[in-house]
Amino acid sequence: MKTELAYTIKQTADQTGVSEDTIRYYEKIALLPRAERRDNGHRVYREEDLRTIRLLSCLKKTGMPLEEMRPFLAVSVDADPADYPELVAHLKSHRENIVNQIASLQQVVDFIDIKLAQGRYRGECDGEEREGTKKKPVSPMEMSHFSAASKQGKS
Amino acid sequence: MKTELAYTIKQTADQTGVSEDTIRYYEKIALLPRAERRDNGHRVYREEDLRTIRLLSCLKKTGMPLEEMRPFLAVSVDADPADYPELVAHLKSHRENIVNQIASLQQVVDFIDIKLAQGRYRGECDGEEREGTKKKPVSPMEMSHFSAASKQGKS
DNA sequence: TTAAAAGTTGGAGTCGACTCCAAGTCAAGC
DNA sequence: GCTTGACTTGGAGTCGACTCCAACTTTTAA
Repeated sequence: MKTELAYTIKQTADQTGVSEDTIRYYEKIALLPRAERRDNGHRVYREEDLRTIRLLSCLKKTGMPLEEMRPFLAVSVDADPADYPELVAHLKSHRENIVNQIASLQQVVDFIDIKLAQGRYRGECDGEEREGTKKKPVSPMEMSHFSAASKQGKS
Repeated sequence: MKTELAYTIKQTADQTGVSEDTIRYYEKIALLPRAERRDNGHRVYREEDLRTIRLLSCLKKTGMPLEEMRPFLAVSVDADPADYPELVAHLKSHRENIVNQIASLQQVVDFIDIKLAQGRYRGECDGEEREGTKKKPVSPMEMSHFSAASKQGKS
């Protein structure tokens, strides 16, 4: 069964939003496995690969350094993560980081909202309580309400 | 009233978690205004400045490039943002970006959760539904910038 | 047959954001 | 008086993540 649909690097770039150069670069630093080649040496990509590249792109949007993405790839090949306890630890710690990052972001959104609502107030976002500053708590739970914040965005 | 308590650059670095070098660098590129000096030329910082630096640090945590932080500083000196309509537009657009970024992050969290919950499934974060996948919704609007091959920011 | 299009490679260049360094000043303590 | 420590400056170096380039092959289209 060779009928799985295949993509050129250009198509892959178009479909994932990651440039050809960047895809080759990821392969060069072994963030992506060496792509399958045609007889002429051209790279061939499958759906599976596109998904992996989209995952990288997604992680990148979160500001994650490339080196930190490797564990995600390890888990994204079809292995049961439960087989790799230290990988699980890694992922859990990343999850922590990301939740913190969401908190930072949420505070920036709050900052902007406050600024937009009325001038004058000067709130920040380091989570550390200073004097009377009674900033909105932003509990990790409620954090998910972010979706509600932009009821009908569409830039 | 000159009694406002003042900090050295070292104290400021300690209190904000931003290194001395970085603070000087921010001043050099005029991301921070030139700090007040003592007679001996040493920089002096006040609470106000620490707050500004913490704001930068917070924005940095969100992965924002330094250049994009300038509008935030413009608004963070005690001016009413309503006086600067284009600044308001800027902030609103940043708010959009951040909300999108939160969506990306949320999807990574979902990805991790799914992976941790059960191995085997290969979910990603591009909003495309695959067979029985009943992952947490993450409304389509916010992830529009995934599929859309959006090239944010650069050249 | 020739030319254009799409790919390959290794390597060089760029850019943002630091980070480090050398040379110098100044204030305090031994 | 001399050393130590905290600071100043301008500039050089580093690092991650691309991005671009030149030289080359192969396929397609005129």
